[in-house]
Amino acid sequence: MSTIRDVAALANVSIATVSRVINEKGYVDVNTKKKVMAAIRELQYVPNSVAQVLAGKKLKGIAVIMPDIQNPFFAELARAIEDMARQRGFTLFLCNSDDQSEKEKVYLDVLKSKSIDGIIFASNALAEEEIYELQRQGIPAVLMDRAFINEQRESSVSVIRTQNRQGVHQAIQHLRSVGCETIAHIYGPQHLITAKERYKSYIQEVESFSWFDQSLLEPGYFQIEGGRQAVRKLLLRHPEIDGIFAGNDMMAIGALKELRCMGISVPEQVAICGYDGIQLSQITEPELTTVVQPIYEMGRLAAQILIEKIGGISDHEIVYELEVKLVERGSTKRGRL
Amino acid sequence: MSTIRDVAALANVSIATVSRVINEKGYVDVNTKKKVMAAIRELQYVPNSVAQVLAGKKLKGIAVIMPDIQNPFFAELARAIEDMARQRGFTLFLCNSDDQSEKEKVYLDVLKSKSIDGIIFASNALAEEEIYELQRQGIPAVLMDRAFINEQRESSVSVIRTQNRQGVHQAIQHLRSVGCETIAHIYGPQHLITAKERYKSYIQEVESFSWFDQSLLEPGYFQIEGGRQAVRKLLLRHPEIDGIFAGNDMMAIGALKELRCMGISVPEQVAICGYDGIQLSQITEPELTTVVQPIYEMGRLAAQILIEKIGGISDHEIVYELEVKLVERGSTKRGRL
DNA sequence: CTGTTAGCGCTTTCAG
DNA sequence: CTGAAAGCGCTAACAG
Repeated sequence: MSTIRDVAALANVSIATVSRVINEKGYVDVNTKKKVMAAIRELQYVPNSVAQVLAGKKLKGIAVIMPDIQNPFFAELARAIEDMARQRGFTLFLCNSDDQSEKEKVYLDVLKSKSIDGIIFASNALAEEEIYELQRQGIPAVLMDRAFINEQRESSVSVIRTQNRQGVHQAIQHLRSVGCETIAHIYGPQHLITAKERYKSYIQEVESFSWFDQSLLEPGYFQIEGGRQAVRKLLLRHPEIDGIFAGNDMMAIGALKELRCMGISVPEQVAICGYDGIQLSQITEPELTTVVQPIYEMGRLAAQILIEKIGGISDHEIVYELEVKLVERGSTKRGRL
Repeated sequence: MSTIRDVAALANVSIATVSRVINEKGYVDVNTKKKVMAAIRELQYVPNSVAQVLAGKKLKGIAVIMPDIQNPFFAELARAIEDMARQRGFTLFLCNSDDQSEKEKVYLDVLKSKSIDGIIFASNALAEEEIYELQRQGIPAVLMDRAFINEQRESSVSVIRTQNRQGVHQAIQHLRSVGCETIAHIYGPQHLITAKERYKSYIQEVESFSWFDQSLLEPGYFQIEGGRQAVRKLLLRHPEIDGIFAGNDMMAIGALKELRCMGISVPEQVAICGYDGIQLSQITEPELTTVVQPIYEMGRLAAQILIEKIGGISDHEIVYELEVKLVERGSTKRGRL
């Protein structure tokens, strides 16, 4: 690996001049510039990013902290973030936290020590306080699916979320429109704002109905297996259930699978509606009706906002709320009333 | 952020001493060590990794270049690599190349300039020459699913692969044992060694049968959609097909889906066997019989070997060939002959 | 327009 | 056992 000094020597100029042409900063004579460029090419010189960072430049690296890359939702998110990052010349550091704050803290220290320029939190374990601490240290962050930010703060943490309230509304309306009279809800971990919002919205939507009862709620941990177990418990308690609204697609897929194993037909006996719109929702049998979130778009946007903040372009806290859309598929396809 | 100088000042020692206690190198008096530790704690000092690297230490960062993190196979692989990396104090850089050598080259330059310590190639676009070039520059690499290495070379590129030959053998034997008499093969992109090996092995397994014909082969691009289209074409040409061996699970899932849409029952009319053992293979209906590869194990092993090389522990090229195992599930479950 | 020089924060001899 | 000092490769004033 050749250094800036080698280039300078070969081009017969000082290292400062070489630095100038590399960074396109300050005036450089056209001819000396040519000489330098030629030397750079000849030596196949690539600036050492580590040295550049130490000397004050940005690393051009962002990190995303997420629960688990194996979850299709996060895989798509990661892909979107990575695409946008690369497009802007940034590198992506991947961190799987399993939603454990301990792991997140370790990551944070590592990331800071490596001069990461910004972080996207798609995981919810970390306390808000820690995120503000980051801001204080000059490391911008973007949060996915967090609550609205405390308005007293003046730091700039942007949030990207989707319209959970509306999504749930559509889901429940849809299930009712296909004739469901007793709709249960399989919910996700309540420390996740998305799970909680969907949970609350579900209750708001159905509490006025005579059939509603708290026992129509069952946790499914946002996992396939959790969905399976939840369905079994629900039907044991309420054989009359004819509609299920799951807080995410993974649980809906588990529910679907379990119903099949129990010999209950979907959608004829029980209709199912999921939430997220992951690709998997299209390969089940029947295909899954679900509230589709613009996952890729969320990732792109997160990366874009973060990079703009790093570049100092944007500096105000914004909450972006993206739209969701119900997509009807086989799991609820039965004659409307 | 406090620096080593702040710590030194607070502890009333020189920065060299602080450096010694941080790195646990050289002799330091027990008491001065305590003082330094106290200062470090008080200042919440964390060494700046960038400066450490510039001064000669390793970054403790590895990268994995893969086609697409959204592919469940690679998601699991990435997760395994990340887990092992974190365990050893390494950070993971994620690179999605879409199997395009152009993107890979760009990544390589970036990674080099950032002093990455090692790279895992789970993508196949890059020419072998480029990988040896890396070795020459002192950057160790581990390859996943590549062919055996050219033996004339003396560089140390380890390879991790699985027993494709045996896996295909088991798959075909199994399909035959459940009564399949005309077995088609949906294959993956032939520039991928795994796809090619499975393709060849399939032919070896069946070419002696009277029913065999080249037209029982159809590409599916390792994708769900490809699998769907392949099935349609195959059955148009050969309505007598009663068994399908897909080169990976994604294509098998697509095939399964398409057969359902065509009203053909699985496994009664057509039995299907996939390859990989991704988690998805368990949520289809019926569940997918597949040749299971130890994906997580492959990832762990890759990371482990790479990290050992970086640490200078291992220095010889090895080809690790992991075992595969056929797992029988619903998609082939019908009375044995 | 170009060169000199002082760091960035840390590791590592080399003397004490 | 500990400190002084020389870089690692590059950027950014500051002089010319």
